[in-house]
Amino acid sequence: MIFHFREQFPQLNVYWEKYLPHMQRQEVPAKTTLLKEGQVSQNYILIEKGCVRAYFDKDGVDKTVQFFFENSGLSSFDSFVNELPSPFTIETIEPSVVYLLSRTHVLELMDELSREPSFIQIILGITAARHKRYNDELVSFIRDTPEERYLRLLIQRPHIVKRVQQHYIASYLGVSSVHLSRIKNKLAKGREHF
Amino acid sequence: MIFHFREQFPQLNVYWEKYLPHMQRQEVPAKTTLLKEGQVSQNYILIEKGCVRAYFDKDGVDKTVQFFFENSGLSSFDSFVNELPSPFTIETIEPSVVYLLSRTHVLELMDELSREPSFIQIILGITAARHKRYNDELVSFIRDTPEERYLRLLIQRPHIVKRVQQHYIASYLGVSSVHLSRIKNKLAKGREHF
DNA sequence: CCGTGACGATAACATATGTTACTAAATCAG
DNA sequence: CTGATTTAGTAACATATGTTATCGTCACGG
Repeated sequence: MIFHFREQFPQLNVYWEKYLPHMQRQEVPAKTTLLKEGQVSQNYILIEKGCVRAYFDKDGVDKTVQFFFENSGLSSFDSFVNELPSPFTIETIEPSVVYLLSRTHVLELMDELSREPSFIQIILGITAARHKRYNDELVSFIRDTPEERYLRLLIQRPHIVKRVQQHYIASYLGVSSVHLSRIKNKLAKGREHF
Repeated sequence: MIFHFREQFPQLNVYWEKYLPHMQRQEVPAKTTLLKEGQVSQNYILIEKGCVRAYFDKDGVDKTVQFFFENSGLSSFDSFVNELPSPFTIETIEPSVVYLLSRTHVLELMDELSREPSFIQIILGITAARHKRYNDELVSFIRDTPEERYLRLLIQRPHIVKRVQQHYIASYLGVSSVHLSRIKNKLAKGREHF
Protein backbone atom coordinates (compact mmCIF):
# COMPACT_ATOMS: atom_id res chain seq x y z
CA MET A 1 0.00 0.00 0.00
CA ILE A 2 2.31 2.71 1.21
CA PHE A 3 5.88 2.30 2.22
CA HIS A 4 8.26 4.57 4.03
CA PHE A 5 11.56 3.47 5.34
CA ARG A 6 14.04 6.30 5.49
CA GLU A 7 13.96 6.48 9.26
CA GLN A 8 14.12 2.71 9.77
CA PHE A 9 17.00 2.15 7.34
CA PRO A 10 19.47 4.99 7.76
CA GLN A 11 22.08 3.03 5.80
CA LEU A 12 20.07 3.94 2.72
CA ASN A 13 20.60 7.65 3.22
CA VAL A 14 23.74 7.59 1.11
CA TYR A 15 21.55 6.56 -1.83
CA TRP A 16 19.00 9.25 -1.23
CA GLU A 17 21.76 11.81 -1.04
CA LYS A 18 23.28 10.65 -4.27
CA TYR A 19 19.94 11.11 -5.99
CA LEU A 20 19.19 14.47 -4.42
CA PRO A 21 20.13 16.35 -7.62
CA HIS A 22 17.39 14.45 -9.45
CA MET A 23 14.75 15.33 -6.94
CA GLN A 24 12.22 18.04 -7.42
CA ARG A 25 11.85 20.22 -4.34
CA GLN A 26 8.41 21.63 -3.61
CA GLU A 27 7.20 23.98 -0.91
CA VAL A 28 3.48 23.52 -0.64
CA PRO A 29 0.74 24.86 1.63
CA ALA A 30 -1.53 22.69 3.75
CA LYS A 31 -4.24 20.70 1.95
CA THR A 32 -2.16 20.29 -1.17
CA THR A 33 -2.89 17.08 -3.06
CA LEU A 34 0.33 15.28 -3.98
CA LEU A 35 -1.40 12.29 -5.57
CA LYS A 36 -5.06 11.93 -6.37
CA GLU A 37 -7.07 8.75 -5.91
CA GLY A 38 -7.44 7.08 -9.30
CA GLN A 39 -4.28 8.51 -10.83
CA VAL A 40 -1.02 6.68 -11.35
CA SER A 41 1.68 7.52 -8.84
CA GLN A 42 4.66 8.93 -10.76
CA ASN A 43 6.93 9.94 -7.89
CA TYR A 44 8.33 8.66 -4.69
CA ILE A 45 7.79 11.32 -2.05
CA LEU A 46 10.25 12.30 0.65
CA ILE A 47 9.11 14.66 3.38
CA GLU A 48 11.68 17.16 4.55
CA LYS A 49 9.29 19.17 6.67
CA GLY A 50 5.62 19.00 7.43
CA CYS A 51 3.03 16.30 7.57
CA VAL A 52 1.00 14.29 5.11
CA ARG A 53 -1.90 11.87 5.21
CA ALA A 54 -3.21 9.13 2.92
CA TYR A 55 -6.96 8.69 2.65
CA PHE A 56 -9.65 7.39 0.36
CA ASP A 57 -13.20 8.42 -0.29
CA LYS A 58 -16.12 6.25 0.79
CA ASP A 59 -19.52 7.64 -0.23
CA GLY A 60 -18.29 11.19 0.12
CA VAL A 61 -16.58 10.62 3.48
CA ASP A 62 -12.81 10.71 4.05
CA LYS A 63 -11.25 7.56 5.47
CA THR A 64 -7.74 8.31 6.69
CA VAL A 65 -5.36 5.38 6.42
CA GLN A 66 -2.02 6.70 7.61
CA PHE A 67 0.02 9.75 8.62
CA PHE A 68 3.58 10.63 7.57
CA PHE A 69 6.03 13.15 9.02
CA GLU A 70 9.43 14.63 8.25
CA ASN A 71 12.28 12.31 7.31
CA SER A 72 10.02 9.64 6.00
CA GLY A 73 9.31 8.62 2.46
CA LEU A 74 6.16 7.20 0.96
CA SER A 75 4.41 6.22 -2.21
CA SER A 76 1.21 4.56 -3.16
CA PHE A 77 3.11 1.29 -3.42
CA ASP A 78 1.11 -0.76 -5.89
CA SER A 79 0.32 2.29 -7.99
CA PHE A 80 3.95 3.40 -8.14
CA VAL A 81 5.43 -0.02 -8.81
CA ASN A 82 2.87 -1.39 -11.24
CA GLU A 83 1.59 1.86 -12.77
CA LEU A 84 -1.95 1.29 -11.57
CA PRO A 85 -4.54 3.84 -10.41
CA SER A 86 -3.86 4.72 -6.80
CA PRO A 87 -6.53 3.58 -4.35
CA PHE A 88 -6.04 6.73 -2.30
CA THR A 89 -5.18 10.37 -2.18
CA ILE A 90 -2.03 11.77 -0.60
CA GLU A 91 -2.43 15.26 0.80
CA THR A 92 -0.46 17.61 3.03
CA ILE A 93 -1.90 18.44 6.43
CA GLU A 94 0.55 21.24 7.20
CA PRO A 95 2.56 23.57 4.97
CA SER A 96 5.32 21.20 3.90
CA VAL A 97 8.55 20.80 2.01
CA VAL A 98 8.73 17.64 -0.06
CA TYR A 99 11.09 16.11 -2.59
CA LEU A 100 9.78 14.10 -5.51
CA LEU A 101 11.84 11.38 -7.20
CA SER A 102 10.49 10.03 -10.47
CA ARG A 103 9.89 6.37 -11.15
CA THR A 104 12.79 6.26 -13.61
CA HIS A 105 15.23 7.42 -10.99
CA VAL A 106 13.82 5.19 -8.30
CA LEU A 107 14.27 2.19 -10.60
CA GLU A 108 17.89 3.24 -11.22
CA LEU A 109 18.39 3.57 -7.50
CA MET A 110 16.89 0.14 -6.89
CA ASP A 111 19.15 -1.32 -9.53
CA GLU A 112 22.22 0.10 -7.79
CA LEU A 113 20.89 -1.02 -4.48
CA SER A 114 20.49 -4.59 -5.69
CA ARG A 115 24.27 -4.80 -5.99
CA GLU A 116 24.64 -3.95 -2.32
CA PRO A 117 25.71 -7.16 -0.50
CA SER A 118 23.03 -6.75 2.16
CA PHE A 119 20.29 -6.17 -0.43
CA ILE A 120 18.26 -9.23 0.53
CA GLN A 121 18.45 -8.37 4.21
CA ILE A 122 17.37 -4.81 3.51
CA ILE A 123 14.45 -5.88 1.35
CA LEU A 124 13.36 -8.54 3.80
CA GLY A 125 13.76 -6.11 6.68
CA ILE A 126 11.69 -3.48 4.94
CA THR A 127 9.09 -6.02 3.93
CA ALA A 128 8.84 -7.59 7.37
CA ALA A 129 8.60 -4.20 9.07
CA ARG A 130 5.90 -3.06 6.68
CA HIS A 131 4.02 -6.30 7.12
CA LYS A 132 4.17 -6.04 10.89
CA ARG A 133 2.86 -2.48 10.80
CA TYR A 134 -0.16 -3.32 8.66
CA ASN A 135 -0.77 -6.44 10.63
CA ASP A 136 -0.76 -4.63 13.96
CA GLU A 137 -3.14 -2.09 12.51
CA LEU A 138 -5.51 -4.83 11.35
CA VAL A 139 -5.39 -6.62 14.69
CA SER A 140 -6.09 -3.36 16.48
CA PHE A 141 -9.19 -2.82 14.31
CA ILE A 142 -10.40 -6.34 15.06
CA ARG A 143 -9.60 -6.33 18.74
CA ASP A 144 -9.97 -2.81 20.08
CA THR A 145 -12.87 -0.45 20.57
CA PRO A 146 -12.42 3.10 19.23
CA GLU A 147 -11.70 4.28 22.77
CA GLU A 148 -8.95 1.66 23.13
CA ARG A 149 -7.55 2.61 19.76
CA TYR A 150 -7.41 6.23 20.83
CA LEU A 151 -5.63 5.36 24.09
CA ARG A 152 -3.18 3.21 22.18
CA LEU A 153 -2.45 6.13 19.85
CA LEU A 154 -1.99 8.47 22.82
CA ILE A 155 0.49 6.13 24.45
CA GLN A 156 2.33 4.73 21.45
CA ARG A 157 2.37 7.69 19.07
CA PRO A 158 1.53 10.81 21.08
CA HIS A 159 3.17 13.11 18.50
CA ILE A 160 0.36 12.29 16.09
CA VAL A 161 -2.34 13.30 18.55
CA LYS A 162 -0.49 16.50 19.41
CA ARG A 163 0.14 17.52 15.87
CA VAL A 164 -2.78 16.42 13.72
CA GLN A 165 -6.25 17.98 13.73
CA GLN A 166 -8.85 16.05 15.58
CA HIS A 167 -11.16 15.26 12.68
CA TYR A 168 -8.29 13.54 10.91
CA ILE A 169 -7.55 11.54 14.05
CA ALA A 170 -11.23 10.61 14.25
CA SER A 171 -11.22 9.53 10.64
CA TYR A 172 -8.09 7.47 11.26
CA LEU A 173 -9.66 5.81 14.31
CA GLY A 174 -12.77 5.00 12.30
CA VAL A 175 -15.27 7.19 14.18
CA SER A 176 -16.98 10.53 13.63
CA SER A 177 -15.33 13.63 15.06
CA VAL A 178 -18.32 14.06 17.35
CA HIS A 179 -17.73 10.66 18.83
CA LEU A 180 -14.03 11.31 19.32
CA SER A 181 -15.02 14.39 21.33
CA ARG A 182 -17.21 12.16 23.49
CA ILE A 183 -14.34 9.72 24.01
CA LYS A 184 -11.98 12.50 25.06
CA ASN A 185 -14.62 13.94 27.35
CA LYS A 186 -15.25 10.58 28.98
CA LEU A 187 -11.52 9.98 29.51
CA ALA A 188 -11.09 13.46 31.01
CA LYS A 189 -13.94 12.80 33.45
CA GLY A 190 -12.33 9.52 34.43
CA ARG A 191 -9.16 11.40 35.34
CA GLU A 192 -10.66 14.32 37.23
CA HIS A 193 -11.02 12.27 40.43
CA PHE A 194 -7.28 12.69 40.99
CA MET B 1 1.05 -13.26 10.83
CA ILE B 2 -0.04 -16.39 9.08
CA PHE B 3 1.09 -17.57 5.71
CA HIS B 4 -0.18 -20.22 3.39
CA PHE B 5 0.94 -20.63 -0.15
CA ARG B 6 0.59 -24.14 -1.38
CA GLU B 7 -2.30 -23.35 -3.69
CA GLN B 8 -0.75 -20.14 -5.02
CA PHE B 9 2.67 -21.65 -5.71
CA PRO B 10 2.15 -25.13 -7.11
CA GLN B 11 5.80 -25.23 -8.25
CA LEU B 12 6.64 -25.76 -4.59
CA ASN B 13 4.70 -29.01 -4.42
CA VAL B 14 7.78 -31.00 -5.36
CA TYR B 15 9.39 -29.79 -2.13
CA TRP B 16 6.41 -30.67 0.01
CA GLU B 17 6.33 -34.09 -1.55
CA LYS B 18 9.98 -34.66 -0.86
CA TYR B 19 9.42 -33.85 2.80
CA LEU B 20 6.29 -35.93 3.12
CA PRO B 21 8.17 -38.73 4.92
CA HIS B 22 9.12 -36.26 7.65
CA MET B 23 5.60 -35.10 8.20
CA GLN B 24 3.43 -36.27 11.00
CA ARG B 25 -0.06 -37.17 9.82
CA GLN B 26 -2.92 -36.51 12.21
CA GLU B 27 -6.61 -37.24 11.95
CA VAL B 28 -8.38 -34.99 14.40
CA PRO B 29 -12.00 -34.24 15.29
CA ALA B 30 -13.55 -30.78 15.06
CA LYS B 31 -12.55 -28.25 17.74
CA THR B 32 -9.07 -29.67 18.11
CA THR B 33 -6.48 -27.09 19.08
CA LEU B 34 -3.38 -27.36 16.87
CA LEU B 35 -1.59 -24.40 18.43
CA LYS B 36 -2.55 -22.52 21.55
CA GLU B 37 -2.31 -18.75 21.97
CA GLY B 38 0.82 -17.98 23.98
CA GLN B 39 2.73 -21.10 22.98
CA VAL B 40 5.56 -21.26 20.49
CA SER B 41 4.59 -22.66 17.10
CA GLN B 42 6.73 -25.77 16.48
CA ASN B 43 5.21 -27.00 13.24
CA TYR B 44 4.15 -25.82 9.87
CA ILE B 45 0.67 -27.16 9.22
CA LEU B 46 -0.62 -28.52 5.93
CA ILE B 47 -4.30 -29.28 5.61
CA GLU B 48 -5.16 -32.34 3.57
CA LYS B 49 -8.83 -32.37 4.45
CA GLY B 50 -11.05 -30.24 6.60
CA CYS B 51 -11.06 -26.70 7.78
CA VAL B 52 -9.26 -24.64 10.37
CA ARG B 53 -9.52 -21.16 11.86
CA ALA B 54 -7.13 -18.80 13.60
CA TYR B 55 -8.49 -16.67 16.43
CA PHE B 56 -7.44 -14.84 19.55
CA ASP B 57 -9.16 -14.13 22.81
CA LYS B 58 -10.25 -10.63 23.74
CA ASP B 59 -11.80 -10.40 27.22
CA GLY B 60 -13.19 -13.91 26.94
CA VAL B 61 -14.58 -13.43 23.43
CA ASP B 62 -13.26 -15.19 20.31
CA LYS B 63 -12.02 -12.95 17.52
CA THR B 64 -11.63 -15.00 14.35
CA VAL B 65 -8.88 -13.74 12.06
CA GLN B 66 -8.81 -16.17 9.18
CA PHE B 67 -10.06 -19.49 7.77
CA PHE B 68 -8.04 -22.20 6.03
CA PHE B 69 -9.16 -25.14 3.92
CA GLU B 70 -7.70 -28.22 2.26
CA ASN B 71 -4.54 -27.89 0.19
CA SER B 72 -3.34 -24.87 2.06
CA GLY B 73 -0.58 -24.53 4.60
CA LEU B 74 -0.30 -22.19 7.52
CA SER B 75 1.68 -21.28 10.57
CA SER B 76 1.65 -18.55 13.13
CA PHE B 77 4.34 -16.78 11.14
CA ASP B 78 6.19 -14.69 13.69
CA SER B 79 5.88 -17.39 16.32
CA PHE B 80 7.16 -20.11 14.02
CA VAL B 81 10.05 -18.14 12.55
CA ASN B 82 11.26 -16.32 15.65
CA GLU B 83 10.19 -18.81 18.34
CA LEU B 84 7.91 -16.33 20.04
CA PRO B 85 4.58 -16.94 21.81
CA SER B 86 1.85 -17.14 19.19
CA PRO B 87 -0.67 -14.29 19.33
CA PHE B 88 -3.47 -16.66 18.42
CA THR B 89 -4.92 -20.12 18.59
CA ILE B 90 -5.27 -22.44 15.62
CA GLU B 91 -8.19 -24.83 15.86
CA THR B 92 -10.03 -27.22 13.56
CA ILE B 93 -13.61 -26.40 12.65
CA GLU B 94 -14.37 -29.73 11.01
CA PRO B 95 -12.93 -33.22 11.51
CA SER B 96 -9.68 -32.82 9.61
CA VAL B 97 -6.56 -34.52 8.34
CA VAL B 98 -3.43 -32.43 8.77
CA TYR B 99 0.30 -32.90 8.29
CA LEU B 100 2.80 -31.31 10.63
CA LEU B 101 6.34 -30.44 9.55
CA SER B 102 8.74 -29.44 12.30
CA ARG B 103 10.76 -26.24 12.32
CA THR B 104 14.00 -28.17 11.70
CA HIS B 105 12.66 -29.68 8.52
CA VAL B 106 11.11 -26.46 7.33
CA LEU B 107 14.46 -24.74 7.74
CA GLU B 108 16.11 -27.51 5.74
CA LEU B 109 13.47 -27.14 3.08
CA MET B 110 14.00 -23.37 2.98
CA ASP B 111 17.70 -23.90 2.64
CA GLU B 112 17.19 -26.15 -0.36
CA LEU B 113 14.68 -23.74 -1.77
CA SER B 114 17.11 -20.86 -1.57
CA ARG B 115 19.22 -22.58 -4.20
CA GLU B 116 16.32 -22.56 -6.60
CA PRO B 117 17.06 -19.95 -9.30
CA SER B 118 13.64 -18.32 -8.93
CA PHE B 119 13.95 -18.12 -5.15
CA ILE B 120 13.77 -14.31 -5.01
CA GLN B 121 10.74 -14.25 -7.28
CA ILE B 122 9.02 -16.87 -5.18
CA ILE B 123 9.74 -15.06 -1.93
CA LEU B 124 8.71 -11.70 -3.34
CA GLY B 125 5.62 -13.25 -4.87
CA ILE B 126 4.64 -14.89 -1.60
CA THR B 127 5.36 -11.72 0.33
CA ALA B 128 3.49 -9.46 -2.05
CA ALA B 129 0.49 -11.79 -2.15
CA ARG B 130 0.41 -12.02 1.62
CA HIS B 131 0.75 -8.29 1.96
CA LYS B 132 -2.07 -7.67 -0.48
CA ARG B 133 -4.35 -10.05 1.38
CA TYR B 134 -3.82 -8.39 4.77
CA ASN B 135 -4.05 -5.00 3.20
CA ASP B 136 -7.36 -5.73 1.51
CA GLU B 137 -8.64 -7.06 4.80
CA LEU B 138 -7.60 -3.89 6.62
CA VAL B 139 -9.13 -1.63 3.97
CA SER B 140 -12.34 -3.61 4.15
CA PHE B 141 -12.49 -3.10 7.93
CA ILE B 142 -11.89 0.64 7.50
CA ARG B 143 -14.23 1.13 4.59
CA ASP B 144 -17.10 -1.31 4.86
CA THR B 145 -19.98 -1.78 7.26
CA PRO B 146 -20.50 -5.30 8.63
CA GLU B 147 -23.34 -5.75 6.14
CA GLU B 148 -21.05 -4.80 3.26
CA ARG B 149 -18.36 -7.12 4.57
CA TYR B 150 -20.86 -9.96 4.67
CA LEU B 151 -21.99 -9.28 1.09
CA ARG B 152 -18.38 -9.14 -0.03
CA LEU B 153 -17.76 -12.52 1.62
CA LEU B 154 -20.87 -13.97 -0.04
CA ILE B 155 -19.74 -12.80 -3.46
CA GLN B 156 -15.99 -13.25 -3.25
CA ARG B 157 -15.64 -16.35 -1.06
CA PRO B 158 -19.04 -18.06 -0.98
CA HIS B 159 -17.46 -21.40 -0.03
CA ILE B 160 -16.65 -19.94 3.39
CA VAL B 161 -20.23 -18.90 4.07
CA LYS B 162 -21.52 -22.27 2.91
CA ARG B 163 -19.11 -24.30 4.93
CA VAL B 164 -18.38 -22.49 8.18
CA GLN B 165 -20.79 -22.13 11.10
CA GLN B 166 -22.45 -18.80 11.38
CA HIS B 167 -21.05 -17.72 14.72
CA TYR B 168 -17.53 -18.11 13.34
CA ILE B 169 -18.51 -16.01 10.33
CA ALA B 170 -19.95 -13.40 12.67
CA SER B 171 -16.77 -13.38 14.71
CA TYR B 172 -14.74 -13.00 11.51
CA LEU B 173 -16.92 -10.11 10.34
CA GLY B 174 -16.52 -8.43 13.72
CA VAL B 175 -20.13 -8.62 14.89
CA SER B 176 -22.15 -10.74 17.30
CA SER B 177 -23.94 -13.77 15.91
CA VAL B 178 -27.24 -12.12 16.80
CA HIS B 179 -26.38 -9.20 14.59
CA LEU B 180 -25.33 -11.42 11.71
CA SER B 181 -28.77 -13.02 11.93
CA ARG B 182 -30.29 -9.55 11.64
CA ILE B 183 -28.15 -8.75 8.61
CA LYS B 184 -29.18 -11.96 6.86
CA ASN B 185 -32.80 -11.32 7.72
CA LYS B 186 -32.64 -7.80 6.34
CA LEU B 187 -30.98 -8.97 3.13
CA ALA B 188 -33.60 -11.73 2.71
CA LYS B 189 -36.41 -9.18 3.10
CA GLY B 190 -34.79 -6.99 0.47
CA ARG B 191 -34.92 -9.89 -1.95
CA GLU B 192 -38.41 -11.19 -1.28
CA HIS B 193 -39.97 -8.55 -3.58
CA PHE B 194 -38.84 -10.60 -6.57
C1' DC C 1 -35.46 -44.17 20.90
C1' DC C 2 -34.44 -40.52 24.03
C1' DG C 3 -31.92 -36.83 26.17
C1' DT C 4 -28.48 -33.48 25.63
C1' DG C 5 -26.03 -30.01 23.58
C1' DA C 6 -24.87 -27.08 19.58
C1' DC C 7 -26.76 -23.97 16.47
C1' DG C 8 -29.51 -20.30 14.43
C1' DA C 9 -33.59 -17.22 14.75
C1' DT C 10 -36.02 -13.76 17.25
C1' DA C 11 -37.50 -10.34 20.74
C1' DA C 12 -36.55 -6.86 24.23
C1' DC C 13 -33.72 -3.97 26.10
C1' DA C 14 -29.04 -1.50 26.74
C1' DT C 15 -25.15 0.75 24.89
C1' DA C 16 -22.34 2.67 21.19
C1' DT C 17 -22.00 5.46 17.46
C1' DG C 18 -23.73 8.48 13.66
C1' DT C 19 -26.08 12.76 12.10
C1' DT C 20 -27.52 17.27 12.35
C1' DA C 21 -27.55 21.62 14.26
C1' DC C 22 -25.68 25.17 17.02
C1' DT C 23 -21.94 27.69 19.48
C1' DA C 24 -17.44 29.54 20.67
C1' DA C 25 -12.77 29.76 19.85
C1' DA C 26 -8.91 29.70 16.72
C1' DT C 27 -6.95 30.47 12.29
C1' DC C 28 -6.65 32.40 7.71
C1' DA C 29 -7.05 35.64 3.87
C1' DG C 30 -7.52 40.09 2.23
C1' DC D 1 -7.26 44.60 11.67
C1' DT D 2 -11.42 42.36 10.34
C1' DG D 3 -14.65 39.26 8.22
C1' DA D 4 -14.71 34.53 6.69
C1' DT D 5 -13.46 29.84 7.32
C1' DT D 6 -11.97 26.06 10.01
C1' DT D 7 -12.05 23.59 14.04
C1' DA D 8 -13.58 21.54 18.54
C1' DG D 9 -17.19 20.98 21.82
C1' DT D 10 -22.06 19.95 23.05
C1' DA D 11 -26.90 18.55 22.80
C1' DA D 12 -30.74 15.99 20.78
C1' DC D 13 -32.22 12.64 18.25
C1' DA D 14 -31.67 8.45 15.01
C1' DT D 15 -29.55 4.21 13.85
C1' DA D 16 -26.44 0.34 14.58
C1' DT D 17 -24.86 -3.07 17.35
C1' DG D 18 -24.33 -5.71 21.74
C1' DT D 19 -26.44 -8.55 25.46
C1' DT D 20 -29.46 -11.60 27.45
C1' DA D 21 -33.03 -14.73 27.26
C1' DT D 22 -36.07 -17.90 24.90
C1' DC D 23 -37.38 -21.19 21.43
C1' DG D 24 -37.26 -24.71 17.74
C1' DT D 25 -34.40 -27.68 15.05
C1' DC D 26 -30.96 -30.82 14.31
C1' DA D 27 -27.14 -34.02 15.17
C1' DC D 28 -25.15 -37.23 18.05
C1' DG D 29 -24.11 -40.53 21.69
C1' DG D 30 -25.97 -43.51 25.03
